[in-house]
Amino acid sequence: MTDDLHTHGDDLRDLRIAKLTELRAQGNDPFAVERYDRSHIATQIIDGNASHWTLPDEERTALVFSTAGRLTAHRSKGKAGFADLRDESGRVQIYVRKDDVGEAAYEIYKSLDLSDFVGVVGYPFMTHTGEPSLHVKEITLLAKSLRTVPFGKQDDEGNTYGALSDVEERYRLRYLDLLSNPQARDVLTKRSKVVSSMRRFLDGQGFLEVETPTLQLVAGGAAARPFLTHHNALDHDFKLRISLELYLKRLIIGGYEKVYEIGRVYRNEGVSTRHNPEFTLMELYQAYTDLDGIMELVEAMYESICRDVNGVPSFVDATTQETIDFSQRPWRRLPMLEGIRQYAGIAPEELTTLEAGKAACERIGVKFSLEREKTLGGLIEKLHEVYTQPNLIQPTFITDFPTETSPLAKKRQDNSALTRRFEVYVAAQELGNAFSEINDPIDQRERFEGQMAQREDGDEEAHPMDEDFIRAMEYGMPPTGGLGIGMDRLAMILTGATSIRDVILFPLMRPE
RNA sequence: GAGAGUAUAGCUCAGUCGGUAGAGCACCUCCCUUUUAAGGAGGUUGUCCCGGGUCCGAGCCCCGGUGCUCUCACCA
Repeated sequence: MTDDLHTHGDDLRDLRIAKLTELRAQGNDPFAVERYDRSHIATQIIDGNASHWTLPDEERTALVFSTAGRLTAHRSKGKAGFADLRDESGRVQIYVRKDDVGEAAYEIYKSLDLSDFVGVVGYPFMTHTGEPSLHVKEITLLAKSLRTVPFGKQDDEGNTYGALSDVEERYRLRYLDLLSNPQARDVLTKRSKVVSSMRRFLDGQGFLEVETPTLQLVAGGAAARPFLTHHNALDHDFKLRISLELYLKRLIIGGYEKVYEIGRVYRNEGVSTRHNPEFTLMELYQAYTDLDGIMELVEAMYESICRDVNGVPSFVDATTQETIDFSQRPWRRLPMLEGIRQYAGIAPEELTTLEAGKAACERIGVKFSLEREKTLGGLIEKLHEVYTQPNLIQPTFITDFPTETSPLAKKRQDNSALTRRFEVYVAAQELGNAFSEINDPIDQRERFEGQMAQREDGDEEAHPMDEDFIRAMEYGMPPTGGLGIGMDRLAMILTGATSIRDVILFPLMRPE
């Protein structure tokens, strides 16, 4: 570490360390500063409608404003100079004259480096070129930076030069990305608002937010390989959760009637523009309702979130340029097999056995490999994904998923091959998965056993048996509707992000 | 996991035919008291991703590796 402080060739940093040492020698240790009270933030000072701009000169120059921020530019002109200070709200220009601040303070001003934190006291004034600024009377170094943040520069047309653009650096050094790229910051801020808006909506609907274990003995509720970990004191292996489902249902069994959790889940899978191994899931469960009730909830929730985040209940999809309107209710409902009939040209009657299904696939010349498909349900879902999904631009509920791929959803009374389940699609992306939950412990056990058979058949992601969960269900579970939404995917759609990494502050990266 | 692309100064990027590395910004010195991609004069900078190889000589060619990006696969 000490060696690292004097890395050969890092001149800029060495110079700043030397400056810091000098400041400390003079008794002006910037890191000794603990607090700086601001009367104004940047945008309040430069606000054109603010009352201070209408005051007579003598009153305005008597004002004592204080503000603080990061030095992002300086344009010094000998015995006076301009500099830009940036805080969370925006940028304010400051003007420092040797005459006004005195020799010592002017020396401090001159010694400031880009990225330093600075506090200033002064009065608001308008420059000859019409830029609202702060005329500085006192200046204080609040914290020294040893490295320059690549803020970039902007010309009159708004073109930016020198901003951090290396994609890897933007993800690894996200704090620099946030400072350097306003768009990146906007997207990530919006993501945060999507989450808080959903929370607000659900709270308003009377749902109780809960937290359930991330360390689990059986990682269930979804089809995915888990991360493994170990508890030392118990000397026992645990898995990181892959979904929220089974513990939330235990709470429904326990008497809560409307619960939800927004939490991180972990799936030991590859990384891509749509997959990060840890991501945020929202799941909710509501007693005494079914998937039709959940559909209405989803319609209202997405409209509410979109309105919160965009101001209107619609947005323009980044890839198709189509305007997607959540307020056009009810949204389209389309049974999965009907969708396949419509978009793939295979009738439901042809999808009654795996063999017949594969024959139909060969007839139409499907563009995916049939060898991997081991169950009829899997084949049906594949047809849906390849042929139907790309056409689902406006909000659409796809219903009646195959029982084989839905081990936690109630079967249809009139057709046990299909379940009371839906997925909602927006802009051709899945944005929610819901069903009338199984509450029959006998049925649930049989489904798990079916999954175990698939697991023994080599499907590592088939659902594991969960005896503890079945025991809970045997005590009695009310009819319940449940919903799961990938928050990152939702944020992607609403922000127009093309990579999931753009909506995750610190995406998983290989070690440097 | 496969293919393609990419890696050069603190940041953004050039680098021709293989001849010993450059620009803008940043930084340093000087001038400049309403500038704004401030300006003017001068100056500094590097593990050319890593390891081998070919060659008198490699940022460049060859082999191997690594990170990242994209596409595909995987992933309800």
